[in-house]
Amino acid sequence: MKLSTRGQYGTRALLDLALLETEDPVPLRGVSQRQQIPLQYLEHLVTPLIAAGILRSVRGAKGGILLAKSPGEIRLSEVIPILEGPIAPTECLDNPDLCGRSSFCVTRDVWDELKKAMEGVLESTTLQNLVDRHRKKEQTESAMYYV
Amino acid sequence: MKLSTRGQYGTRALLDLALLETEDPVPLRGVSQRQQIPLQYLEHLVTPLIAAGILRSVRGAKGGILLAKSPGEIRLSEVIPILEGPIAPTECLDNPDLCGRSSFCVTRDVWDELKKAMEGVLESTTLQNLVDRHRKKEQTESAMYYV
DNA sequence: GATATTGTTGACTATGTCGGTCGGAATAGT
DNA sequence: ACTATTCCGACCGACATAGTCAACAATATC
Repeated sequence: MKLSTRGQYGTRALLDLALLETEDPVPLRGVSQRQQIPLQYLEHLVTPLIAAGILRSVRGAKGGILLAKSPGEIRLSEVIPILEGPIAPTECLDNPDLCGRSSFCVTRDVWDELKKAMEGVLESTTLQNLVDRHRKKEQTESAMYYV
Repeated sequence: MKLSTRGQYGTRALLDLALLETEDPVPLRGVSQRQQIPLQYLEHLVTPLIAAGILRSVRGAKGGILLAKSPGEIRLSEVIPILEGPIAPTECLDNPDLCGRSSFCVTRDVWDELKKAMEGVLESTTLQNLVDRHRKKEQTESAMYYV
């Protein structure tokens, strides 16, 4: 039940953009460095996010990528499937006919609960949520110096 | 975020035993046939479950496997990690030092929520629960004939 | 217009995991 | 002895993961 680096890197990259709070295109190079993601790998992760309308891109010098929507409108339940494929822990959930047991399989019901539990978390998390949490951590961290 | 066949087959096998409700050793061959799991693959799944004390085995003719505890005492939160490894969607949850970002990484917090959500489902599900659900399905299915 | 900067794309690769299979050894009942 | 069964390690092909490489296209700036 692992999340691949695609999902991890991808959300980190989006969060990076959200934190910058700029209207200007952000070069991939910078995202790559700040988030410690190999540039040439990041390029490949960005492509499907652009195609899905989560990012926009500007080519050429002074180019880069930008969030295509406000951070509050971008949910992880939208992002993760783009990078990782269907979230369902088993194929039979999205495609019951793959297994003849689907109609009476009670273990399948459990995997479905698993799926719904995960969906719940991802749907309730927007990029803005992540930004807020990040700011809060920054704050409590700086507060440490006064102790 | 896929569950491998190990987890799927393994829980199916355990449920098979629970449904039989017998004290006698159950040959792998039968489990394999009823649950449509390749016998030689099933053997490999059974081994770690025995080592973990979830199953007992009896060798030789008239041998087989048995649940080592009552179905109500076997939770999927115990079974799945044996077959699939740690349930954590990212390594950094169980081992923060793997990534220098762990201390301040808010995406990591999300993966932790994901993990907890999944754990919740698996912890609240015992083999007995699955047996009960199965019986209920059998019942409503047979009721269909009277419609 | 030349150049540097940036995203775009496709091919390639190295490594590991998945989902098994094969062959045989050990153990126990008849 | 013979048969049924678990146990165990070696092996295998297909696929996914996590990248890298190289060439190209577009744009700003000098």
